[in-house]
Amino acid sequence: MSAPPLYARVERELRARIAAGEWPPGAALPTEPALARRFGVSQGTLRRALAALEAQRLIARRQGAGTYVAEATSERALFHFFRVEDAAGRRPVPRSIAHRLDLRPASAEERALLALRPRARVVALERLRLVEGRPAMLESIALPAARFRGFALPLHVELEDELYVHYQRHHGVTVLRVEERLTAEPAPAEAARRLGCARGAPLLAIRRLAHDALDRPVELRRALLLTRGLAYGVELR
Amino acid sequence: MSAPPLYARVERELRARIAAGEWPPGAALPTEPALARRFGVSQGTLRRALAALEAQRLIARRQGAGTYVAEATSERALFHFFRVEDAAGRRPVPRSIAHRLDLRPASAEERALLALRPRARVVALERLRLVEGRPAMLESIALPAARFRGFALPLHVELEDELYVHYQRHHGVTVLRVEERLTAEPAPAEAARRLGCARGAPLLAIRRLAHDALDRPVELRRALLLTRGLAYGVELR
DNA sequence: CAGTGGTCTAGACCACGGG
DNA sequence: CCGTGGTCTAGACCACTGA
Repeated sequence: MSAPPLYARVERELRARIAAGEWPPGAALPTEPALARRFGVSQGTLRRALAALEAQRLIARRQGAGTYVAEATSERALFHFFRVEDAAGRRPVPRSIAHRLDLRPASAEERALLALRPRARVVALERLRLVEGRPAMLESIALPAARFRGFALPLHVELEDELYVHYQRHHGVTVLRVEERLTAEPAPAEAARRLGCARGAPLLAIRRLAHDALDRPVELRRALLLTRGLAYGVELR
Repeated sequence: MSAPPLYARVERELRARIAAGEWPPGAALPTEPALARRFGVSQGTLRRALAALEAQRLIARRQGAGTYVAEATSERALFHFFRVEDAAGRRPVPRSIAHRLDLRPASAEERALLALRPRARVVALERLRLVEGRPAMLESIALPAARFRGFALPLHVELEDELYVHYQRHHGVTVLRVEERLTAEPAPAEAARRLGCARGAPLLAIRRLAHDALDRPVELRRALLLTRGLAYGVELR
């Protein structure tokens, strides 16, 4: 048994304080010398902790300006978390229209994946995403009602902000990491109708579990993607 | 215009030397003080370069032992580059059987993606992968003949090593990064026969471009995955 | 036990941002 | 211009490996 190194403890402490809201998204952290003094470590050790948090995209550092708690932006939500590419490898910007919003008891699967109590409820949202003007993706989203009290979105109109921006601004939930499982499935009748493809046509099914800054599951998303002229892009290293 | 920082130049130089074979896979690099002297930088700066190479998995560092050029291993090939999971999220170890090996002119697409000359040739390999004993994935692999001279593999028997281990051991090609594009496609007759599914059944189509230590494309792979009880797992952050 | 990489410190100087 | 983060150095001490 040996204690974790100093820089790891500083990193953990900073992450916890940011998650607790000591510095809200967009706010500047104290300067390096100030933080180093506060934690009783050298500036070099503090920098190592900050570098790790920056790599996890919890903070953003700007030379000459300061260190800021990362704000969810549409660019980030789309660039990191929306992996759809067109045939040339470009990343089109999707449009989204929600058509259903519910509050209902969580299913057994939702309870398991979102770590919910037996009789917990979820906010259930369904939306259609259009890529290059054409219906391309049908999404069912489940959110723990407890963390998303009073969740509201306009239906049947184009949504302005990315959902993850909305989560952060209105519910204090910052998505930092998502896990996805992809399969190929035949289009159910309802999805075929909404996506404008044949019933039974092959669709890319994406099941996503999103996690917050403390790595707790905060969103379960089930999506069906029509890969007509589109693909899901991955990079592994 | 300003020069890149020292640590970046040291990193580039080290990467080039490793790629050139100055230290072959598995060999130990000189110690930190020795390398620092050789490059005329402080040990701290050298460490930063080494840390970057380690993050890219080009080298592996072991406290008390030394710094080693990374060797391709089946574990790494499977863990990083084979993203298939079963229903419980476990990562089964696949078995592979090649059934076709050819040397033929590169197609236009292969020339474009692999950056080949007009009349270049490719080694073409087809194999079937079994997961948990059942046929699950059909792969067509194209390799630039110029970098894979004398490529040979036994056909119709289970393959011992992962391909990427074979590439490194026999052809000096180290795969560090792959890009993939995923779509859902109906099973062609031939694939359906080999995978034991209905013709037209939805398959997960994976198009992979693999890159070496200098980020040059070295392999084009087209795979069809039958996601029956299986899924392709991704993590984004 | 000698030698390796891992941690941590203290401090100098530079490049950049914003008043 | 001042204060910020970015780079770079020199050196101490620790933890681990392997002969």
